[in-house]
Amino acid sequence: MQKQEVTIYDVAREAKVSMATVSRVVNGNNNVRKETREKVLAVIDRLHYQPNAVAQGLASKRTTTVGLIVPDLTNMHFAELSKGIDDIATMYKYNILLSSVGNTLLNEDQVIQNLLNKQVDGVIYMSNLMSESAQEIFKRTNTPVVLAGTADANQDFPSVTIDYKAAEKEALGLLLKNGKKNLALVVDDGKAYVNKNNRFVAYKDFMEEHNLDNVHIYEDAKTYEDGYELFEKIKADKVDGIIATRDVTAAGIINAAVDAGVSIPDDLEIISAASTNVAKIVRPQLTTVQQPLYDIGAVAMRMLTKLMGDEELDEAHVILPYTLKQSRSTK
Amino acid sequence: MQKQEVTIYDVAREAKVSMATVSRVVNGNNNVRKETREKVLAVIDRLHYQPNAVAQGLASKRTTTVGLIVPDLTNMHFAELSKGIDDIATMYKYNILLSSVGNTLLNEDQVIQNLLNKQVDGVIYMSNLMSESAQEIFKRTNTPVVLAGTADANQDFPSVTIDYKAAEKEALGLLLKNGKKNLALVVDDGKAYVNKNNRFVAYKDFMEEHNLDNVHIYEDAKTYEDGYELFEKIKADKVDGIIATRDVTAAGIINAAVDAGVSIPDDLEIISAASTNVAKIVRPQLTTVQQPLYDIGAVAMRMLTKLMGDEELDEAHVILPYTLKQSRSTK
DNA sequence: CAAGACATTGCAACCGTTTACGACTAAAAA
DNA sequence: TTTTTAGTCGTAAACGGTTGCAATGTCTTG
Repeated sequence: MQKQEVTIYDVAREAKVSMATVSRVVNGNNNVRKETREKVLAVIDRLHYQPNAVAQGLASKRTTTVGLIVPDLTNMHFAELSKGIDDIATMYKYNILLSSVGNTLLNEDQVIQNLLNKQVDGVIYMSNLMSESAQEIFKRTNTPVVLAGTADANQDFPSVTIDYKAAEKEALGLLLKNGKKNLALVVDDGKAYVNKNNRFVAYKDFMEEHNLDNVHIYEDAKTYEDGYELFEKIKADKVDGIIATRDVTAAGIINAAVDAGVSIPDDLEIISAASTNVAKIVRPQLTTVQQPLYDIGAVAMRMLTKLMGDEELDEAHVILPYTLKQSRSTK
Repeated sequence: MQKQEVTIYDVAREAKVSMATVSRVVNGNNNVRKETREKVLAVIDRLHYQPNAVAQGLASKRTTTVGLIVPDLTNMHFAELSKGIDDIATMYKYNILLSSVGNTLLNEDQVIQNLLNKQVDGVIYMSNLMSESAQEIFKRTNTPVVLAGTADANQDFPSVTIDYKAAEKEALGLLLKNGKKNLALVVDDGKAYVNKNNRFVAYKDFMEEHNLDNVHIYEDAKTYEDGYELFEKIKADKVDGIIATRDVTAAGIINAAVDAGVSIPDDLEIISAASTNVAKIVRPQLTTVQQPLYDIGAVAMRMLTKLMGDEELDEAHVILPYTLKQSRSTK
């Protein structure tokens, strides 16, 4: 990269003012006379001056950039969250520095450290269980973090979620009400926080409360194919009711069941979390727990803007409502 | 943000060397004696020193950050492209500064300018037709740009794509071979480069070459619902063969057709571009044109790294292979 | 032993801004 | 008229690094 074409110096010289004054008009500081402002603006316009955000960042110690930590953008769940985040971020004039943490090329700590080295003003974290070391890193810096669609074990960090336990229990309740007794849980990632501390617990609680002892938990079912193949086991285990964390996985199970001549919802009912329109496309259509993903992202980002502006948060842990949307994969 | 805890000065003082030397060891410059390096590294370790990337960026005029211009991350097409880009970017130690250009809050020019102000070392552009003004902006700066999955009218910028025209003609050829004569084109965005300069042209060429005069182009069919509703018109127009740009739209059409008792592929055949696993989920399964989206993104990013390293490009316009994958929505 | 050659280090300018602080001016108050 | 006061503006020191250049030291080599 060659020397920047036009700097604040050039503008100052041309406008016959000091660079401090130029800086003031660029930043909308109103300690500047109207005529001076106009004169400077005219020069800025004529020279096509654009401030160097890196220099601004160094001098002001604010980069107007937030880091986004996401496991996998091709997972619609995170894509939707990201969209909510992005919209609010641009609304508040922040840019997003993206960090996928899905591939194991870099470990999460390095990724986070890298983001902090780039001096982001804040971070939105929507990965899975946050490691101890990651928590340490965030606590050492005073860079604000908010968790979107997840939480940390101690609730040390602000977060926005839905009530995962309640949602799951409600879904399980529907299956039970419909006469299903051999209920199974299909999760994408056994180590994910929300799964581990909410889904598993809710499921086990529910089974215990209703004296159901046929516990079936299938882990690491992430893809459509995983779901399709999983059906074999499900059938062998005589499962008749399923809660799945991903709708594509659920679609795989449904298609496998249909292909095998199993009747849904008569012989097998299934409920998943809706993140894509797969739930609408698969036949029979999926009964889903609808999370307001976009809103979760948007609210999280809004909270972050407050923290970055040194404002207080009304609530550190926001819980948004979900809805159980019944369709054809349950009675 | 408060004053940075530990700077290169602190390290220099503690290690009893100049900051120049510290800088050298941090940057892996080998003009430094082994013992000195180790001494400095020890101090860095002890003090938990982390370089301030913003200061580095200002001094070195390289930010190791690339801008990503994308219409909509929740569109799997772009999500897959982004993944390829992201993987290669992290491989070469670049960060990604994300810019969605889908919402009309900001216009594209502003978004691009903003990216350039942040001094990105390069840009990957995968939006639609690039405006004249956008091209101007890129040409004014010497920031390299490469287009992923799209191109500009004059091929002024490096790009990586598939041969959209050939793909479309091959798909249309299959429909024709299967005896379908009333062929329609369903596109998401009529103004998108690939549609405007490739799909429309290929379609019209094909129709002309085969003396088919029943031209049907349906624009702005982006979602599943759009597809579902579009079926009415398709039926009224007596269309019996469809090329759709999005698989979700195609899925909508298929489900509407099935719901209406229309037999696929007997009465209606349909081919779409696969970007999600919707193509596999919908029944009958979709025949698709498979684009190597991940690879397009990866290759584009690799090209960008070369440009940012002042290397020459072997080819400025890379064309990757596609495959027509036949399934149940065609005979 | 003198003199290049080379490896190692420090000096200091520079990157393009922001922002205390103080100086200056003109208007308002005394 | 003199003193405050408030509004404008410029000076210069940061911000935390990189890097060309010169200085120094160490080795060869003739």
